[in-house]
Amino acid sequence: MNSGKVTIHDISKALGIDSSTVSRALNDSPRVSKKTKAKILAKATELGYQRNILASNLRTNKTNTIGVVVPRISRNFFSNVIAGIEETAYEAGYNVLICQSLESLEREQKIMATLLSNRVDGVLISISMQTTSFEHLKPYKDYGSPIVFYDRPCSFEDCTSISINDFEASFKATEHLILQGCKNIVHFGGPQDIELYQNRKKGYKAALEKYGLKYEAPFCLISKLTEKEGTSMAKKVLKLKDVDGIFSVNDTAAISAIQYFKAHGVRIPEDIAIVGFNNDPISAVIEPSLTTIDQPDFEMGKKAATLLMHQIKNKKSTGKSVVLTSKLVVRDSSKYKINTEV
Amino acid sequence: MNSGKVTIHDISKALGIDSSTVSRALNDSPRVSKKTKAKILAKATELGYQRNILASNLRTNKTNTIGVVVPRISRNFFSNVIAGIEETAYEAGYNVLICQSLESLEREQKIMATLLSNRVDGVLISISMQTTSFEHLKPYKDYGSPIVFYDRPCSFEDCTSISINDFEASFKATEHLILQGCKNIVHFGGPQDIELYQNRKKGYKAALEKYGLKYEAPFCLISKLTEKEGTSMAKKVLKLKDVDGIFSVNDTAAISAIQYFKAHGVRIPEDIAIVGFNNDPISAVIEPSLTTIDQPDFEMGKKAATLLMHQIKNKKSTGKSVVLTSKLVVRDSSKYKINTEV
DNA sequence: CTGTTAGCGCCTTCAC
DNA sequence: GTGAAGGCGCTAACAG
Repeated sequence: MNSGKVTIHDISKALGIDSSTVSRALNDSPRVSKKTKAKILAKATELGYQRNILASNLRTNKTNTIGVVVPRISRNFFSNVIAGIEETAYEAGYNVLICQSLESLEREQKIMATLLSNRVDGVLISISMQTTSFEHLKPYKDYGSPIVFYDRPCSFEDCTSISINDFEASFKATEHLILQGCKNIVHFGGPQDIELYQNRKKGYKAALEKYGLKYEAPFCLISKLTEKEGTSMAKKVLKLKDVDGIFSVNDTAAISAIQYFKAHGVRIPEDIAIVGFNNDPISAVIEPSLTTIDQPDFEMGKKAATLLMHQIKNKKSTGKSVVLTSKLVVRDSSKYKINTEV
Repeated sequence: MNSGKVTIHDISKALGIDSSTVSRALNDSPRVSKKTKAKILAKATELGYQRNILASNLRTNKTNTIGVVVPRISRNFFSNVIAGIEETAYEAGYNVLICQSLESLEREQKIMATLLSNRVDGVLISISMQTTSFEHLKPYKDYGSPIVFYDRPCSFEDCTSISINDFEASFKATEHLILQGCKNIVHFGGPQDIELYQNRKKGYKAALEKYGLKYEAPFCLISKLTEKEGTSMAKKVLKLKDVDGIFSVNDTAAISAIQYFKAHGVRIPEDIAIVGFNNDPISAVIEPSLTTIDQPDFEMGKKAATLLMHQIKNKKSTGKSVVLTSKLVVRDSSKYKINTEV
């Protein structure tokens, strides 16, 4: 079987019909009679014809492929984003070319050159932490193809960004605790030179304010949110007066705090209610009752891919930014099941 | 700037050198003098030339792209495998086209057709759990391109498989416990209709045998390894006599058992030493001292990509299977750090 | 070393 | 509706 090596010319010869008609039929053009179309399609499957997309791409200058630049594929958040991208792209008949920048600008530059060379129809990118200038995106953009930023927004030309509203998520998390009756809520915050963590702290403060609770500096514990620091923050919490709620912007710290609390007879959530930001599936295993902020990773992937493909079709970017909302998830531990499959 | 739209003909005209020479120079052919090569390269960068890989691909019938079929990208194990593939491919100048089968045969079939159409130079595949026949791989193979199976081995034509030696890993895990001085070792096993879990149980038995310990059925607890079952297995363990070690083929079950033990005053690892199979990063958070079997996911990706690219170059498959070895990781809790970055 | 020539497989005007 | 002809951009014989 010459599968894969059959061309439209083979079909053309076998049927005595010109190759241009075969091409039209294969593309389901309305300018071919149903009869010949049927004949051609039949012959094509008979011969095991597979369109050579390379040739088609060259001719049409389209690849039906989108490029995805991701800092690190194995980070849970990003692998979920990619899953969303892949699903959406797949449904629309697009291929996905995935590249990891590993947070390196140099790699990102090379990747953009590759993506341009490969003439991918559009690019979804989460810029590396090293990236401050966008020179390397220019050639691709100038070529006329759209770029959409996801998770890490950028104002570059008229490109669309899609990100998560951290302020709002934190606000809701804190509000949730307040509505549960908490009056003295501690905040486990991250490094304040990172915008993300700033926003999360702001959301915490805003919620307190809305409900007439006073923000007190000693209740705001800033750290790098490691496991160790989670424990030491838990210790501090026990020294503070009447703490009945904690909003942690990171699960890891929340987890070790929970473990410390449990070891010291503090009941969760009866004595202290906790809300954590869900970065990975860890929290649910440790404390199924833990309320978390689930980031819309998969949804972000879907949305980003949809936007990009839209721009590819319409050949223009809106420049508008899209902001997604995180969900507050109150888990029902009786229903919760862990996926044990390997 | 017409970046991306400059062709070798533009360079050719600007310099009065034939386009074929330009092509040769750009490909660093030794058959072009250094002088002209330099001239051409200079002009190329001046004009912002970017090779049109589509045209090149069509001409050479090579795409420098490998296809990766993966059941689900967001599963920790697979995302690490992909990271390994990506790294190796990237270094060798290959692109990676990633497709998820989502454990569906139908999707897998479509994917293989797409990969053939796209003329990817080779395919790395972990077949879906629905896949029992391999008809859909035939056209691609017949076209002359190599397929390498990873993680889920297959005997299909002369294709290479690369997988993990579960028997050996389990043997080592159990042996580790024995060498620590454990005499009564319980096994938390998975469903015995799955080969993987069979092999893990066999490894456990073989290690006991080697060291003259008797295998006793009540010490072999088989379940689906959910969190709940981990707890109930822990209960059973406490009813058994003198248990001083547990080999769990899954972290999740081990974790909930550990939590149960801790809540009941059993010290880990002093009273009961535990070894778990590391499916995800959960275990390290909960019990940093937990010894685990780390599956060589990243390494598997690297190896698989290397093998495939080798076969692409040499245009033939060895048909040999490659078996990787898992590592026994004894963690030093004092050194262990959690990645807290979001 | 460099130029000539001829496609890779497909799509798309332009005629008829 | 269908056929004829040309070319997307690059590369690879074959000459010289």
